[in-house]
Amino acid sequence: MDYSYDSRHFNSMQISPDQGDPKPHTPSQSESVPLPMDLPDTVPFSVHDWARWKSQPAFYSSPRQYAGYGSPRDSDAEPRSWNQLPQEFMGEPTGYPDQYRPHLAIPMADTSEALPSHSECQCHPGWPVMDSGHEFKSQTYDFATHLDPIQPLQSSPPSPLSEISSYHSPQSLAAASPSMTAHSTDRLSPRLSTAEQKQERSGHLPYSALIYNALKAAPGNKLPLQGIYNWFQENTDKGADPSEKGWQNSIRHNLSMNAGFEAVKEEPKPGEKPVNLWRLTPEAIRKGCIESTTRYRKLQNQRKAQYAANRAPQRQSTGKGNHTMKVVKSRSANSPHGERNDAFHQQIMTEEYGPTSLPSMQQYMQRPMGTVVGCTSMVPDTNAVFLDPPAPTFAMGNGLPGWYPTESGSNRVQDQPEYMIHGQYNHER
DNA sequence: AACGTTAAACAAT
DNA sequence: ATTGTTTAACGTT
Repeated sequence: MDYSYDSRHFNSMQISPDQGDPKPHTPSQSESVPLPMDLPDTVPFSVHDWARWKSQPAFYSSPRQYAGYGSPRDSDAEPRSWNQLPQEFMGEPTGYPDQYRPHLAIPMADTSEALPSHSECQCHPGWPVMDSGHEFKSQTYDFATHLDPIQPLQSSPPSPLSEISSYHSPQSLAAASPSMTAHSTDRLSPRLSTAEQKQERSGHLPYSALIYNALKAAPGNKLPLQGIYNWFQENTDKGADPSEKGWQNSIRHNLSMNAGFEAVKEEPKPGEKPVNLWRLTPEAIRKGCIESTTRYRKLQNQRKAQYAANRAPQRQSTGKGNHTMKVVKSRSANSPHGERNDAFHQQIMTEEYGPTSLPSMQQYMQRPMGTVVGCTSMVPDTNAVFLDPPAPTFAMGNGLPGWYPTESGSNRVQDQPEYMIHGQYNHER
């Protein structure tokens, strides 16, 4: 069984007679942007990749080289949540640059990234890993600036919104790169329903890995929250029930809690409403992996031993709601973020972030996990900050196994949990 | 014990 | 209402 998001998979999805895609794709002119012909056969990130990534480091590249998947069925007539984005985010329908035209930008951007360069993944020394095509210079980084030039649209598409919604679809890939269909060998059974395929492809990956996939495939490795939602709806079995909002909550939770993701504000035009995007940090891109979202508990446990005592509660119940009793459990002593009161971090806040209109604590807590690496200010036009932890106080990890590489790289564990290998993780209850 | 998920409180917009 | 942050709790491994 193979869960790969595979270009061949998408190609065969397109050509399979039982695919049941109700809206056959009609390649638009804009999709005829030439693609490099040497796309690896298997590029994206999958459950199986995770397993192999752990078990066969010698000849498997880290899951950073995923290009070639996005919305498997979004087509021209089916704009989804992208069209909820403000126009300034989507860009002028006929103008450019528009870094959010994924079908134009992604294949080239990520393909170039997929070219081997024989570097090593920091998470897994010795393992071949593809260098990021992105450069992070002078403490600033803007993935979009490293994308290949975006060509203006040659003619009006059926709908400008469809340009967005056809987000890097496999159809567009196939249309743009016919050679990719030459040796189509679907690694997913075509007998599976679309929902089943989604489930197989992503159902066993944790949220953080799925978000990583979504962002990794996105132009500039960034998406608005709605775009992430949309990706989940298109590529996972989550969100099948539109009335169910828990998965969205989980996504937001993961975005907030995982240091591999960071929020960035973009202001397309002066004076207009800024757009919040979620982006992979350079660290995450460079390593091609995402650390455990719940690793803050490590810090929590560490600090339990260090700081036994009395800190003021950071949040108390206001008395609203039905579960006011849930709160008060003296968690201040166990707070994973006690270090924010340290002088060192006070310094960071004042010197690096500086005064802003946003609450400084909220800004700082954007990366609450101690190690501030690859953070960028929420304030536009402000240089990003890259700090290394100066003291073991901020070291991540506790030496215990985990399937995510650790940020420091010193605690990496090559074991693959059974539930990741066999997809047995079951959180139903 | 660590992890991923889910629910929820809460704040900001 | 949406977005983002944080904590708590639960089930699984």
